[in-house]
Amino acid sequence: MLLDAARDLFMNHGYHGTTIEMITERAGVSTGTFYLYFSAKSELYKSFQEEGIDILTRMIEEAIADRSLSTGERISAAARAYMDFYHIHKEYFDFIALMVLQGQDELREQESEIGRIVDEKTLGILRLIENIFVEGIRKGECREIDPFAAGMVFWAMIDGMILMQERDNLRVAGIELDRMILTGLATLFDGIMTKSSRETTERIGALE
Amino acid sequence: MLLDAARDLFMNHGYHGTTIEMITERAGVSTGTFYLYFSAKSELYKSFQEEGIDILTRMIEEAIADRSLSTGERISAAARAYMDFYHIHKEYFDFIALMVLQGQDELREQESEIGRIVDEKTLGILRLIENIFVEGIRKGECREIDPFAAGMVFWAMIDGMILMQERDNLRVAGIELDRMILTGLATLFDGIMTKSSRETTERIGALE
Amino acid sequence: MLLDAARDLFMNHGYHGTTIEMITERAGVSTGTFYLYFSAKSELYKSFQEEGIDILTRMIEEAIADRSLSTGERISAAARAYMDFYHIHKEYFDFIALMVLQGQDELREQESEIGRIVDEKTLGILRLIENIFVEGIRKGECREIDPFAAGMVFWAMIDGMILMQERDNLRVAGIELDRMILTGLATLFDGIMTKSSRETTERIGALE
Amino acid sequence: MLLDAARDLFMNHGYHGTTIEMITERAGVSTGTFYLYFSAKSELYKSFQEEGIDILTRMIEEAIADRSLSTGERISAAARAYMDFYHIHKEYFDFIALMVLQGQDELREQESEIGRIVDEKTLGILRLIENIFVEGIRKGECREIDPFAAGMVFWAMIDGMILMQERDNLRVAGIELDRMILTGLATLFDGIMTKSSRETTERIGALE
DNA sequence: GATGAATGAGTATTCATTCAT
DNA sequence: TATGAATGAATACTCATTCAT
Repeated sequence: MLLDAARDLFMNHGYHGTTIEMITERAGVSTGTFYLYFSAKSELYKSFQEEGIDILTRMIEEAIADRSLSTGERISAAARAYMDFYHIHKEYFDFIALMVLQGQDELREQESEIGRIVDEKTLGILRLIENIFVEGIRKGECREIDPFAAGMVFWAMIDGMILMQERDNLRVAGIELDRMILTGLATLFDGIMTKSSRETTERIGALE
Repeated sequence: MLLDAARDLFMNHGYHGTTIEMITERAGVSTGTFYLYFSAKSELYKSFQEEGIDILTRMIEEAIADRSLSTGERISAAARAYMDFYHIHKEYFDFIALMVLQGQDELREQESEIGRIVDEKTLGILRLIENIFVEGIRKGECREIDPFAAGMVFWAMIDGMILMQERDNLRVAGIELDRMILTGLATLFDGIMTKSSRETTERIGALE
Repeated sequence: MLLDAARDLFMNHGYHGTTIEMITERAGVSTGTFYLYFSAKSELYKSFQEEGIDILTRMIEEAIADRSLSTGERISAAARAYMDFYHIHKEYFDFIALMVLQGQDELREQESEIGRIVDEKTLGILRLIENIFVEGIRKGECREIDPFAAGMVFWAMIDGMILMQERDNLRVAGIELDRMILTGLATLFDGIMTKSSRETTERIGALE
Repeated sequence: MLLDAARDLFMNHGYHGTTIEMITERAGVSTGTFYLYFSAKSELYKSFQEEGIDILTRMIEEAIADRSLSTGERISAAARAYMDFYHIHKEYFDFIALMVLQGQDELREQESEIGRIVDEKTLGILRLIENIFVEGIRKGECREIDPFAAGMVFWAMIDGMILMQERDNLRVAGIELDRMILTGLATLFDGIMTKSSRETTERIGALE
C-alpha cells in the first residue's frame, strides 16, 4: 500500500533520498496512481508528520486521563507514553523529530502551514503536561513552580534522551533508555515536590 | 571565502537547498574551484559537522578545567558552555543536531565515516561530564550514582531544551531558555547530591 | 453538455491548456464518458473547426442568396456576414483562424484529413465570392478582372483586419473594426467597378 | 547550433510538438547545455518572436526610407518588404503570425511581457505606414483620409493574403501571391488617391 | 591553481487513454 | 451507457561533477 511503502522509505532513506518511483514501485502501482491519492510528495511527507503527532497526543491524553493518581504518577505515565510511542511507532518518531530542524527546505518553506500545525499540536502536549503540574500545585504535591516551564523541562529531557538514544554509536552497553529516562525524571521531580510528599520517590535511588 | 559562504548557505537553506553554484558565486570563485578544495558537496557539509563538535568539545574542556570547583559548579559550567556554543556558534549547532536524525540520506549513506567520528566525539564530551560526576562521588558531593548515566541525563536535558527552543512557534513569551536550563539542571542536580552538600542549591528555587 | 464545455474551454485555455478532465468535470460526467462520444481530444477539436466553417459557409450563402442585388451590395453582404460570424460565433472564429497556422502539431499531423476538409470548405467560400464577381462582370458592373483573384483579395482583407482586431494591444481607440472593413472594401471595390456603375460608391468617402 | 535547431523544429512541429531533447539532440549538445543559454523553452520561443518582428521592422524601414518617392511607390515598397520578409525569413513569419492567436497558452500567460512587446513593435510598423499616408496627404497625393486607418487596411490586406497563401490546399494554380498582393494594393490605393495623381496607377489594370 | 562550459543522469508531475465493473 | 481508478509514457528543468584550456 502506498502509505506503508512511503512511510518505510521515508524512514530509511529520508525525504530527499526517497523518489516517487521508489514508493510506487514498492506499492506495486504506477507513478500516476501516486498523484491520485496525494497532491505532491511533500504533502505526503507532511501528512506523516501530522499523523504522528496526533497519535502521540492521543497516547499522552490516555495515559494521564486518570486524575486520581498522584502528580508523580501522572508525570511518569506521560513519560512512559512518550517512550511507548517511540517504541511502538518508531516510524513516526523521526517524522516529528525531524520537523524541529527543518526551518529550511521545501518541506517548511512554501505556504505550507504544516509546520505551524505541528508546533501547535506540540504546544498542546506541553499544555497537557503543564496541567499536571497545575493540579499538583493545587493539591499541594508540588512547590509553587511555573507549571509550564516545568513541563518544558520534563519534556525536553525525555526528548533529549530519546534523541541521544537514536544515535547508534552512543548506545553504550549496559544503559537502558527507559530506565534512564524514568530515573532522570524521578530525580528531577523530586526537586519540585513539597517536603511532605517527597519520601515517596526518595527511595527510588535515581540514577544509581 | 568558500567555507564562510558554504556555512552560511547550508545554515539558511539546508543541505539540499544549497547548490555548489550558490556557494561559489557568493565566494566569488568559479564552480571548478570548489572541487579544488573539496572532493564533494557532502564532504564539505560533513567537515562542518566535525568542525562544530571540535569547537564544542574545546569549549566544554575549558569550562570544566578548573578542578578546584565543586561538582555543581562544574556541571553548571559545562551547561553554560553548551549554551554559549549554541549562542555564539549557532551556525554549527544545527550541523551537529541534524546529524542525529540523518541515519539516512547521502550524508550518512556511502562509506562516510563522519557519522562514526562525530558520535565518537560526542561520546568524548559525555566522558568529560561523566568525569565530573566520578570526581563528585569521590569527593563525596554526589551519591553513589552511575556517573555515565548521570552525564547522559544532564546532557540530554540541555539538548532537548535547546532543540525545543529552536522551534519558533514554541517559544512562549516570558520563558527564557538559559534560565530554564539552569534551574532545570539545578533541580536535577539537587536530586543526586549528598545531604551535606545540598544546601548550596537549595535556595536557587528551581523552576520558580 | 460535453460539446459546450469543450468549446468554451478550448476557447479560453487553448488546445493544450484544456484537459479532458476539465471538460468532463464541467460537463458533469466522468472522464470515461468522453471517450464514449469522441475518439480523441484532437478529434473533438477538429470537429469544432469543421462545425465552424460550416456555420460560416451557411451564413455567407444566405447573405448573398439574393441575386437581384448589385455586385457591390452582394460583396458588402458577404463581408457583413463574415463580420457577423465573428461577432456572433466568436467561439468558432478562433478554431478556424488557428487552423491556418497549424501545419504542425498533433492537430494537423497524424492521418487527420480535417485540414484538407477545412481548406476545401474555405475554398468553397472563395468560390461563392468568385461567383459574385463572375456575375458582376457578366452584368457589366465590374471590369474584366480575374474573379477568383478578386475574391481572394477581398477575403484576405477582411481576414487580415479581423485578425488584427484580435490583438488587444493593437486596438487603437477611435477605430471601429466594422466600419474600417466596409470602407476598405468599398475603396477596393471602387477600383474594380466599371466607370458607369462607379458613382454609387463614389460618395462613401472611404477611409475618411 | 541551438538556435538553428530550435527555430527549425519550432517551425515544423510547433511549440508543443518540440521538446528540449529534440532541440539539443539536433544541436549535438546535452540537455543541460540548453539551460546554459536559455532560461526556459518558452523564453527561447518568445525570443524568436521578438527577433522576427525586429527583422521585419528593419526591412520595412529600409524600404520606405527614400522620402523622395511618391506615396504609391512607398506603399508598394512597404508591401514588397513584407513579402520579401515572408519569402526570405519564412522561419520567422510563423512565429509572428502565431502570436495573434495566442491569447491563451503558457506562451502568453505568465508575466511574459513578450506579447506586449511584439504588439508594440507591430504598432511601430503601423505607424511607419501611417506616416507614408500623412506625407501623402500633405503632398496632395492622397485624399484627406484617416492615415492610420488607411495603414491598417493596407497592412491587414497583405497579412490576410500571406496567411491565405500559407494554406497549402488553397494555393490555386495560376495565382501568384506577390502579384495578387500588389495589384490588390494598387486597386485599394487607387481609391484614396486624389484625382490628379490617379492616372499613374490607372493603367496597372489591377486584378486582371 | 583557476576557470566555466558542458555534461547527463535524475525527478516530480501531468494527462490522454483504457478497461473492469 | 456510464464510471473513475489506474496507467505509464512523456517532459521540462536541475545540479553535482568533470575537464580542456
